[in-house]
Amino acid sequence: MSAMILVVEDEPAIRELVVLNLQQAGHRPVVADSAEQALALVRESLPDMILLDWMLPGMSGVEFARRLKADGRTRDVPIIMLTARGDEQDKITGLETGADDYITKPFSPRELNARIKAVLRRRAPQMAGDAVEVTGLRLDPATHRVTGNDRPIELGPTEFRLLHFLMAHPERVYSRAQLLDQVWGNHVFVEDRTVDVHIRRLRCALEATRHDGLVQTVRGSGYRLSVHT
Amino acid sequence: MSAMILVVEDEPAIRELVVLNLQQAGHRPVVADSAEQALALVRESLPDMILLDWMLPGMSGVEFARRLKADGRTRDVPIIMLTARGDEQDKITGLETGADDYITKPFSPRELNARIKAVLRRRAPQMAGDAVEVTGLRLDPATHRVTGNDRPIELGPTEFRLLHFLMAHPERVYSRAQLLDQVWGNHVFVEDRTVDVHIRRLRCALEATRHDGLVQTVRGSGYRLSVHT
DNA sequence: GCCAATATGACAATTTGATGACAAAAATGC
DNA sequence: GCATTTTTGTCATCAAATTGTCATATTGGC
Repeated sequence: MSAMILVVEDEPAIRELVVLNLQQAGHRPVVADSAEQALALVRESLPDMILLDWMLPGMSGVEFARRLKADGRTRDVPIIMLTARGDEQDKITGLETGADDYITKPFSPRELNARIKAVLRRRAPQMAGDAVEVTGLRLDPATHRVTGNDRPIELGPTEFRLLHFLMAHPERVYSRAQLLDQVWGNHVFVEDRTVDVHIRRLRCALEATRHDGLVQTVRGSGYRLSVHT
Repeated sequence: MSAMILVVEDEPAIRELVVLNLQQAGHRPVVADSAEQALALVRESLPDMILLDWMLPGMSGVEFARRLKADGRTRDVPIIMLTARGDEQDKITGLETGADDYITKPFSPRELNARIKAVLRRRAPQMAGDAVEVTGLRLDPATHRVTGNDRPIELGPTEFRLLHFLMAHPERVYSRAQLLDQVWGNHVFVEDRTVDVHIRRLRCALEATRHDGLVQTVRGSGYRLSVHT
């Protein structure tokens, strides 16, 4: 949970509505009332998701989305578009442009939350708040608990986030730089080698239940969580 | 228990019926015979739930609900709509507008109570009025009493609400910010660290019956009530 | 064996939570 | 209304856990 979500919406009433709802759901909303302002914010720091009104004064939502999709840095940020009811053409254009989902106004908070969670699950599993399990190793973000074959495992905050990320994206190699971005945050200044140390601490903790083998070193590339040898 | 429930219904007979039933169940009913009057009442003070007749003279129930959902202050108030039997379109419109549940007239008092309780449980478990118990620690909202292994425990108002919330949502971690929102109210300006102090006071009180271990610190994340070590 | 990459253990700085004290504010009793 | 008692929020301080970095050992590939 706790995803940073950028809300681009010019109508103050709806904006506040959405913001309150997001906070309630445990996310961190950031607002912009125009595509221009949104672009500036995105340049500062990447959100985990964007809720985008399709009808905006100035630069339209379509154009804004197109720019995001054209930039490699922002290409992968999921977009949910907010459209007026029945505006079929918008939906088509939107999905073609690369939006991940759309919601027609007026929408219920429940529906909004459901779609956000669905998109997060697809695009950024570690933010969806679901428990993950791999061969007896289980991590539950809601209770903040880790167990190996049902025996509790103690982890420091960083090791917890690191394991969470790796378990949410198993079988894939991540460079130290990528891990720093994903687990530490994309604006910190930390040595690459620091990742090694935390990997070691993580392995240490997992050793108790023989799950340390899951965290594998890929020489020259980085680390990977894998069930295979 | 003791939720303040706004009943919006133009037919006096049904209104009285519902009111009596609500009182019987321990709630505090407030009545309005039109959406306009209801809006005025809501402006005064927020009810915990609204029972809304879908067929109203003047402003319709749909429109009334829509307005409530459009205002951040009233957005989260659960709505149960009362519809005539078989009016399927109403149900659909109603649920889309954000109603939490519906009941078709005529309904039995039992059914009404059941649905009210269900919605309260879903939306604000600590308002449902059920006593909660965890390993000998018992909190009863109805009598406003806390006991540990049947020995009475004294708590200040804030500690009571805090424990109530935690017991209503066991095993889950809540950040200090979330606890402030849920226990203090989402509009107060209080230091995050204040939560620490109240947690400590709560633990102090629970110490007498060895239940202080239930309130656990999750370093870097927040607090949790859990039966596990 | 050599080289580069990674693992490891130790360490100091920083962060985080616990605790006791205190004054303001609210509730209560008279 | 006024005095007394509770409750509340904040702070300063202490103890403990976490974190990033480094120096050094180990490993794997060639």
